[in-house]
Amino acid sequence: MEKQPYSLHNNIRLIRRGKADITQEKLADKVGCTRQTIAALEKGVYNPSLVLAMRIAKVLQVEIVDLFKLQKTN
Amino acid sequence: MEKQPYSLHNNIRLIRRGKADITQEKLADKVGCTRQTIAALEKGVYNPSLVLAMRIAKVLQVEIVDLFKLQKTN
DNA sequence: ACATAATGTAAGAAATACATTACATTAACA
DNA sequence: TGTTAATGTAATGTATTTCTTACATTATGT
Repeated sequence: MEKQPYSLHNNIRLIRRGKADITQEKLADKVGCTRQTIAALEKGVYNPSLVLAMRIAKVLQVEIVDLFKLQKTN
Repeated sequence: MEKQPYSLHNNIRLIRRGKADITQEKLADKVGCTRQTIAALEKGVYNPSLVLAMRIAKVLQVEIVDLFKLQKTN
């Protein structure tokens, strides 16, 4: 995988605080990862594994497509 | 992320050979990864990054949800 | 103002994705 | 049958994800 030409946007925070209304920690628990991982993802620090992304989508009850958007950067 | 309780199934090969009708190498080229990575994914060797999964789905013109399925193993 | 919950963030270790190189096996086809 | 294309697969290295631990900052509520 190339490093540059694709950036990933997500609205985890939006949905977590909106319809889900849970804390980072609670989300992390339900998903089975750490709070720091959730925080980093919300911040867009990295490109999660597919399984992690799917589990987050499931917990938040949204489609993965609605949670993450891929965009070309050039 | 835990190692055990979720396994990932995919039908990359099915779709690649079916409606897409391209080789592993061609798919890899279009996606921007190596042939070995495609081969490993088809074999289910690992859990791809979300971006890689999305790009494969895009090239194969399917929804990511139709390409990969998550299943609990216990 | 104080206590506690929620979040930000960073350093280092551990795990694992992905690339590279290389060679072997199988499929397709002249 | 021989040649090439397609695929299998392994070893090793690099990059990146994720966890762990830890502490700081900000929000919330009394």
